[in-house]
Amino acid sequence: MDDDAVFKALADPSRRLLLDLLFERDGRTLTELDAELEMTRFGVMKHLKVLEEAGLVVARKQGREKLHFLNAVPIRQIHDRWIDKYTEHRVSALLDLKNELEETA
Amino acid sequence: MDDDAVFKALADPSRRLLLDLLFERDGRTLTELDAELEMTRFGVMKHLKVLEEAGLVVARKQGREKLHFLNAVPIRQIHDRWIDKYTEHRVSALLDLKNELEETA
DNA sequence: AGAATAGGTGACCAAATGGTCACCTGTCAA
DNA sequence: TTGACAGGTGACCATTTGGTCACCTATTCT
Repeated sequence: MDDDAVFKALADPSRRLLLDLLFERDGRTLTELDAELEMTRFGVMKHLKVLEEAGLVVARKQGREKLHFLNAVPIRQIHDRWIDKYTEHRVSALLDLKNELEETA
Repeated sequence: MDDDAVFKALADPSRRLLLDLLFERDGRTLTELDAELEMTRFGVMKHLKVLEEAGLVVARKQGREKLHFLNAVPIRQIHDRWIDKYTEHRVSALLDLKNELEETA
């Protein structure tokens, strides 16, 4: 939905690290994630909150633990709606090459 | 080179707008770009500086004017090195579908 | 030469950001 | 049932960020 929130969420290296960790293995708990960052639990909580609000992380509570899951959909969205536009030149470069070859042949 | 600078540069909507403007038409001057944003010249200068430092904009000085050009390479880099990893699931989803259809047939 | 034009610098400011801590609640296990 | 454990809240703080302004330099036009 909100592209800006996603871009802002991705702008911090700690948050990208959290996404990488969740990509590697989903459903981790806060303290589990905390163990991987050089930061107190509170800092990690704040980052996870930002990620949740951007829709990049979805969390489910189980007993006294909170399990965190990666949701890649918003990344795909900014990819399709924004980034792709800047990267598709490569494709047209290939098409140009194809056309050129066909004309030569 | 520096992924973090690129992500940070992309995190601001004014800067993304600047990139969109340059995507539309390259080689614009500062005052030309300034005219499109609701901000003073100085604000735009700062944003352009951030974009330059991230390598997303390259500028050439011509007389008393400064011409700004878009460089999409860093966007492609974060795409290939980071974003693609989260979006390629779609490809495997398509492959799964393909396999499923082949098995059914 | 003199005025207008395009851009640059450094100081400054308010608001957002990244992080810690004291303290509190709910849940599990001995 | 009592202690340990997982998580949450609000206050607080330093730094960064997004933006303006006064003033300055270099180039162009008449």
